[in-house]
Amino acid sequence: MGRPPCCDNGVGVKKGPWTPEEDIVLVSYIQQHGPGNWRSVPENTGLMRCSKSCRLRWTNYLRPGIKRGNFTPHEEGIIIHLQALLGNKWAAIASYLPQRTDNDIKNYWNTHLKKKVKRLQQPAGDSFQTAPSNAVTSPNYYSPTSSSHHSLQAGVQPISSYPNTTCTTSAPSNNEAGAISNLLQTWMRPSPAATANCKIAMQEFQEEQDAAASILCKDQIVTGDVSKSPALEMVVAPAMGASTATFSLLEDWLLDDMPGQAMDGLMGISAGCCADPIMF
DNA sequence: AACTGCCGCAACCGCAGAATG
DNA sequence: GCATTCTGCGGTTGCGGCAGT
Repeated sequence: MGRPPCCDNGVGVKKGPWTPEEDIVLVSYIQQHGPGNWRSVPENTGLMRCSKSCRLRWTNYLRPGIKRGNFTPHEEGIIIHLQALLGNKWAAIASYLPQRTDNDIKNYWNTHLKKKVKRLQQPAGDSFQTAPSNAVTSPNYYSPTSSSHHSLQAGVQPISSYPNTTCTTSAPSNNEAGAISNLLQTWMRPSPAATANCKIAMQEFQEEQDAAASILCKDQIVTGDVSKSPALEMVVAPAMGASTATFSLLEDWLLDDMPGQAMDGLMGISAGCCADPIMF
């Protein structure tokens, strides 16, 4: 299981903050080859960074569509709700927040929200409906380790996996930033090939949907594992008629200031629409 | 102005699952 | 089935900036 750290044996592997020059090299390479195959990135670019560092830099900082800076109260609410529901599953939480990375959310939670929630919980005790101390044992409360959150994932369309049309990378705030931004915009412009791929994906999805409709994509709905089918992943939320109600209720719940009310609705639905029992 | 402590964020580390041969 | 490699995730660390003294 696992493997030794990729950077341990690397002699001369650079660590620490990335320079704008390195960013440009990395973005240029990804622009040409696309993200992935990270092992080959330092080899082919000459970057004195380990593959992991390259991937992290891309996913947490350079990737198009990443929004930086202040979290809105709206986003805060979503994070608080989802953290209470999912626990420290930052990647899962990030999938519901457009333009935010899991690292960003994790940092924001650790530095701001955790204290905030604590503070709000202590005086009044019920300002936020966070997980009670007996959440794990309570049969009526979601357990992060149970499979129920997967149905949530299936119902709500993860957004962060999609290329976005905005690039708000703030730093490096100099000429290099502009160069990086230009590179990214060029990369994001849909090419004919990308359009064709999209069409194929949509067609693929249609076929999958037809097949899946009969069995209601049982496994994928329950487990939320739509990632193996990019086409399905693209449009899974609107496609899942059975979970449409769940989706809207989840939206209500996530965006509502009164989470408890919509949660009641969710509990009701959970028993009816999903193939497997939900353990709220 | 100099020092100190705190805070926020980017990056690193180690583990684990998935993929591949 | 096993070993190896790749990728993703969550926890933690280290550094720079800022506020307070």
